[in-house]
Parts: sequence; structure tokens; C-alpha cells
Amino acid sequence: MAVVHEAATRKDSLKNGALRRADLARATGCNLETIRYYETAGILPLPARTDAGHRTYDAADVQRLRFVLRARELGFSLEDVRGLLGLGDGALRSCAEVKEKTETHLAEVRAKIADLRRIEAVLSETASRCSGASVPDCAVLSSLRD
Amino acid sequence: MAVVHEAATRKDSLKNGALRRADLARATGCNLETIRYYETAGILPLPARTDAGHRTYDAADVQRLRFVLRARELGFSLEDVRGLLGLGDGALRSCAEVKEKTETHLAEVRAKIADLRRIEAVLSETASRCSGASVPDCAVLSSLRD
DNA sequence: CTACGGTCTGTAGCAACTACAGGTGCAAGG
DNA sequence: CCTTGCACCTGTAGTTGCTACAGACCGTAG
Repeated sequence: MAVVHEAATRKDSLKNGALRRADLARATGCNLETIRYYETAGILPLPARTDAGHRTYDAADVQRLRFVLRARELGFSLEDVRGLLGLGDGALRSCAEVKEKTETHLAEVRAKIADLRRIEAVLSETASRCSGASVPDCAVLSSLRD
Repeated sequence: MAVVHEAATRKDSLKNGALRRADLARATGCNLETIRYYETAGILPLPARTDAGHRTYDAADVQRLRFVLRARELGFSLEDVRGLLGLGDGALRSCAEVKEKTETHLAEVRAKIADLRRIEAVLSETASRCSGASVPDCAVLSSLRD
């Protein structure tokens, strides 16, 4: 409540419903500095500014940033995200492109899972062979040496 | 054969069996520059030099670098690797430490697999719902927006 | 009026490489 | 003997995706 109140008192000096950078960060769970980074990286558009030069955001920015964060969570690169966002922004290309990107990414994710499972097998087998005793006989180290 | 011959002719100007940096790279599959990087990162020891200042390596270096690359493949960080190597190098600490590091790392690997499986589920479900048709209805984009 | 918090900018740092620029050395071919 | 051509040297910048800091400003509360 304290936070909400503080935001409200500040908001009075901004236009109707405008958010400051910290508000956008809170609304999306994004790190404060990451917002600025996304701006320079072309992921977020150049925001409007107050007279003092402070960035202001609105509900559309919240939506866009949430979209970005969700895509990042799913492992899409920023370049992928740029492509995904580009589709919404006027450049009406086909949904088939999005599907293709998704499927390519899905294949990568599956490959990574397969890799990690191989690694898991090696590690767990190795750890179980380890006696916890002396170094010269260490099962982990000798399996790394093979 | 040509390569081996070339290496042999060069080797004559080096001491018996000494390897140049490129030889070490070839012998381990490591990138050439990475070798130098590992040297500055304290992963590989400062190598002997020829009169001309060229680095020379031997079979022990090949073993050590193979060990490093294998550990990296298994997802150990360079810091982990430093620790693992440290055990061999005189500082006789316990194998239990290695086991603990391995098990911690194993837990991380398993967590990552779980994450990726979640992601895989979302992506594959989403991709399968995608019609490949028009953008406004795109299943992928709308699921990212949720 | 002054303290405090938020914002601004630019820049440095992280992992773990990878690559390039500009220079030297060295062996072999013409 | 000289040139070609490669391997090597060093230092430094670029990569991805942030994160954090320094130092300046701005505006509001007490």
C-alpha cells in the first residue's frame, strides 16, 4: 500500500496513468537496468520523456515487456524476440514464420535436453562410484581423464 | 600425412617431442586462441618457450587440456575446473570435495533438465496449435502474451 | 533548506571465449 | 640471396545478455 501510495503521489506529476521506469520494472518483474538495456538493444521503443528527461511508460509497454520476458524465459534469444515483435509491429509477415522459429527453437531445446541427460548419466554414475576416500583413486577425476 | 610431416620438420627445431600451440590445439580439438585464454585464466600453466618466444607443450599438457575440455563439456565452470585441477597439483585435499562438487553440479544439471522440459512442453503444445495462417490469430504469439 | 530518493548518462564488469590487427621469426622455393 | 608464406607473438575488441556502479541532476517531504 505504501508503495502504491507513493507511486500515486508521483504519478500526479506525470500524465494520466504514466509509469516511471521503476514502475515498469515492478509491473513486469524486470530488472531496472535491463529496461534501459532493452531500449538500446531495440527491444523496447524509445519512450516518451517528462520535461526533466525522465522516461515514461504506459500499459502497452507493460504488455510488450511481459511478452519479451516470457519469450526470454522460454529461451528465445533477443534476436528471436526482435523477430517475434517485428511481426506485431506493422510488418505483417506470416504466422508460418513464427511457427518455424518456434519449431527450430523447440528442436534446440530438445537437443539440449538430450545433451544434459547424457551429462547427467555420466555425472551420476561417476559420483556413485566415488568412495569419498583418497584422491589418487578418485573415480570422478579418473573418469574425467579417460 | 602431409600435416604430420610438416609437424615433424618443425619439431626438429624444437626439443624432442615438444608441441607447438597449434599441435596442442589439434591434439585436443581445442580452439587455438582458447589455449592462450586458458593460460591467462590460470587453467594451463605458463609453458616453456623456444628462443624465439614460441610456446612449447608436452604430453602432460595434452592430458591436462583434455581433462579441462572434458570437464567443460560436462558443464563444470572454469572455476570448478580450477578446483578440480588443484587437487591433482600437490594440494592433497579430499576426494570428498570432488564428490560434493560433482553432486552439486549434478543437481544443477537436473534442475536445468526440468526447466527445459517445461519449456519443451509449452513450445511443442504451442507450435502444434499454430495454424500457420494469419498473424492476428497466431497461437504462438498469443500464448506468449498470456 | 536540506536531506532523500529517484532518475539520468556513460561506462565497466561478468562468463567464456573468439577474432582480429600489426608485428616477428623461420624454413623452403625460385 | 631474397621473397613468399605460414605459424607464431602480443594486445585488444567483440560476442550475448545482462548487471552494477559513479557522478550528476531533479523534485518533493519534513
